[in-house]
Amino acid sequence: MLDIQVLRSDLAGVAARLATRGFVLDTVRFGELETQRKAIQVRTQELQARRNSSSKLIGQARARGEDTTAIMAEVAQVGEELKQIEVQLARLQGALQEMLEGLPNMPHDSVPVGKSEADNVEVRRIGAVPVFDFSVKDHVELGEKLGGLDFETAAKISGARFSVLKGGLARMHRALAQFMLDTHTDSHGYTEVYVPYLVNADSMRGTGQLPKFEEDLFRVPRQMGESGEQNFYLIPTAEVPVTNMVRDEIVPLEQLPLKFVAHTPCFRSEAGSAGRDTRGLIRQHQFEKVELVQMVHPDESYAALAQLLGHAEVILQKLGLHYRVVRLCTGDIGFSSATTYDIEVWLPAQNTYREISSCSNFEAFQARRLQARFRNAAGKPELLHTINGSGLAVGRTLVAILENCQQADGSIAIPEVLQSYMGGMKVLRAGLFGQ
RNA sequence: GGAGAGGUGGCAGAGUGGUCGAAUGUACCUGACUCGAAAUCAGGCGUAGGUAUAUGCCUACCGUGGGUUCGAAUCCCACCCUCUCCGCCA
Repeated sequence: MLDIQVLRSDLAGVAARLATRGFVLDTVRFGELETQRKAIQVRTQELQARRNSSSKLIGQARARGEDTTAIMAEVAQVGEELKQIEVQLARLQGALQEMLEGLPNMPHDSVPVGKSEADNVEVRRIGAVPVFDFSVKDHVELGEKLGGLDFETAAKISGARFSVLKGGLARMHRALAQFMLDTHTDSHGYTEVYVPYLVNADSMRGTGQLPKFEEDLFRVPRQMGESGEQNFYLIPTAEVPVTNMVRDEIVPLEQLPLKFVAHTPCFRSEAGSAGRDTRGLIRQHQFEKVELVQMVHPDESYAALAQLLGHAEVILQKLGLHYRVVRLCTGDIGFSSATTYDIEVWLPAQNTYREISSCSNFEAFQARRLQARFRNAAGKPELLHTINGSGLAVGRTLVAILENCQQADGSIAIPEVLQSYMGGMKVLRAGLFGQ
């Protein structure tokens, strides 16, 4: 959520910056709502002040044993008007809030201006495109031939966009998550957390998934009390529960930065992506991800983002996978983000780079919704900056290993750093399951 | 699932219809004392918003949402959460 003070003081400036990301801010409507709000709020507060002082007078007069019918009649009238005007005020503030919650974050000044993915800027390439002296297979063919990847059974159990992993592949999937967690906790200073996968609407609102992106989520209805219904939502990323740990908190300055890593499943409805990436593990309703989340001092957030990006890159480097880092342009960054770097891993069968991590600085955008603050040097509460990134998406990393580490006979050379997590196994072959 | 207790400022903890935005303690800040510190003493110290610049004035906030009332932290209703005991359970 943007700071309404900034909209009030520099509406044109905000509109101009949002325009770079293709968002049209309705400045006329905002201006109208603000003018009305101002008038109604001033009137409301006047009436409230009158009611308060008159009520005090009644109390004092009663204490002296005087008659209060005249003044009570007058206050009753004030009360009548208040009742009506308060409804108006609530409606106006609701409309403003709704408008505010619908505004995306302002891109940082350094973000390249562009319309779409095509305008993203490549920052660096690490490693080299692997060369094969045989024709490469894609991960689906490799996985199925190994006997470890089964989409038909998954479709029977659940439907499209689910998968069943078996044997060595299932184990490698688990090994990857363990390896990532260990690296981030042992070498990068993150605290591992285990968090709920079902969260309430407040948490989804806090990180920006609600109210705008409800169709992307799986909602789990839940009966509360006699008649009330309150929803749970399946998390689309660990960012949601982990970032919400600091909702409504004031973190002591000396505890910053907070650095958390969580391995969780992620659930996405993929509404609107029908037909995209239907083959294989790339786009699933349920997938695993190791997520890095930091809550930092505003002065430190861009340095912290650079570090976090590096932490994610280390995983690919240790696995020996070729990748590139891309800076998303204004037209491609996510709703809540001020700056985003994507890490894209090389997939030989697709002959292209595919996103495997997305690292963003949200500045105070999430913190403002969350009321996530720290006590600054002056002792005053101040909004934190939140940053996060995948470190990495486990399923897509598995895809990358299958395709990049494949051998002519269809076996997979297991990256050295994973071997200890797989009982010393060096090669994944058909028929070796149960190991 | 059953029974009970409770949710108030950073923390602890008073407060059952009017001068309560809230006692008191503690933490924190400033000053005095001191070579310095501790102790002691004095003062200050919530958040958000409005107005617009006035060391000003005003509003809202005592788990959440409704209600009663001229007036609600306080009374009524619903819900949420925490704790204790019993039952069930991985």
